[in-house]
Amino acid sequence: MGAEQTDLRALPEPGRRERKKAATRAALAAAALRLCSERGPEHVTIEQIADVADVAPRTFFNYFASKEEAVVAGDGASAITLVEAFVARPGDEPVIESLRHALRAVVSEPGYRDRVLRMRTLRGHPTLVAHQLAAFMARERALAEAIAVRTGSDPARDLYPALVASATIAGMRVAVQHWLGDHGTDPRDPDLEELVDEVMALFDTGLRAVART
Amino acid sequence: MGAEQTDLRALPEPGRRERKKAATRAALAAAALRLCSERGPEHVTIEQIADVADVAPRTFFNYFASKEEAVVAGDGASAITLVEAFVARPGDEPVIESLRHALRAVVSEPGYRDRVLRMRTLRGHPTLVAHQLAAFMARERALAEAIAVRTGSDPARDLYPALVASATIAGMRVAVQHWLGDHGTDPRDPDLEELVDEVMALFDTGLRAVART
DNA sequence: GGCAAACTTGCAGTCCGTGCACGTTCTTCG
DNA sequence: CGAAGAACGTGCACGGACTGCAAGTTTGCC
Repeated sequence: MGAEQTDLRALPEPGRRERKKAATRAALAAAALRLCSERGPEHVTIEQIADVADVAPRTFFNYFASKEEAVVAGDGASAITLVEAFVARPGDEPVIESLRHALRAVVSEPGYRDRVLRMRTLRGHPTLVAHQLAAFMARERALAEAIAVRTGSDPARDLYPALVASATIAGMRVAVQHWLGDHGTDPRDPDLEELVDEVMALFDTGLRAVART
Repeated sequence: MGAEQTDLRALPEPGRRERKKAATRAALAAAALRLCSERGPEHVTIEQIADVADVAPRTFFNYFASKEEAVVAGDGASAITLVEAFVARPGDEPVIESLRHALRAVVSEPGYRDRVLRMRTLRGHPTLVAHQLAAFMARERALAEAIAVRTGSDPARDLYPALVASATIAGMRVAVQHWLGDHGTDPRDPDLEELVDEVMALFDTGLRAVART
């Protein structure tokens, strides 16, 4: 259950053209993330990003609609991984448990921690945070539908699938922010996987009980 | 100057200058929302918005950093209302119950439903959705801290406050989207207040149990 | 080899967003 | 009451973002 890629039917032909496109896209995303995290998004131009990726400035817009979109491209991939990891879990497993495993799969992806640490610099840039949220939101619907299929719910009258999907993604954000020390350094120094477990345990048993330290 | 927060209601003594500023800000926000919902955000220019609000185009940027920010100004105000309504609840009330009341206060605000219905047209515009999320996120931290104060938790080691804050806002989004019929029309035809209650009840008792139709 | 589709690139144009300067309006305090 | 001074509105100018169009180039497939 490694890092399956975006393409749903990538079986027959990777093809040279598709490979080059993916490489260009990755190069642009990497360049955008690196430059923006180094010198701040407002001091990075499309021309510089395209230059690092070794393409023409005009080509950038063949892949991304804006600088922000390129920076958060990695989060979009993680969101896809989340949904795929969920549907790959056994169908008789409790939903929350499947989601816990799916979240662990995401945060355990190679390069995930590096990306999050890079993004750390970019907190406080509302525009980037906004697009980051949007990258996950784009797959929230897909996750909700997968959950509805699993539980046999009717999304038209049951709030459960959409709510669990949104809550899971929100929980992931909370775990990552805690891991980054957004509210001060946790003396327990937990790892991301443990934090994900904590979050899902709280959702599982309900938010009524206040966990006292 | 984007750091300045929305304050559409002035408490003590506004003064003429403050009143005019608030009026201009409201006019710009209203114009932006109306024009964008009518003809689509991509076909609306800053100049047109400023024209409707009867100010110079340059003045627009004294109030909002971008078109999107103006459109979602109302959501920013709602986010402020949410936090204020929470802290106004009695301190011995269970957190989830206080949040339920706070959410009801938000969705019951005059003009809230009108705004949501206008926003309905703007789903599918990722940029706007992103800024909408950002508008709420901007106050998520404040809500988490208010919750931490209420429960006496230490945010450095306890995930509860941040998690409940994020989940509440996510739940509000789910309730609104369901109310708008994003997943098909609910034959129960519940009102927004009922949906908010449903969401918070699910959070309260835990997401383990699957509510069968 | 040759054709068609897809991709890259340059060009031109519109709009966004900001720093700066100047005139006007409001507030404050003597 | 009236002037100093801050705050606001506005025009100007400039760099950057983004798009449509029309090439030129590469790739996939006979």
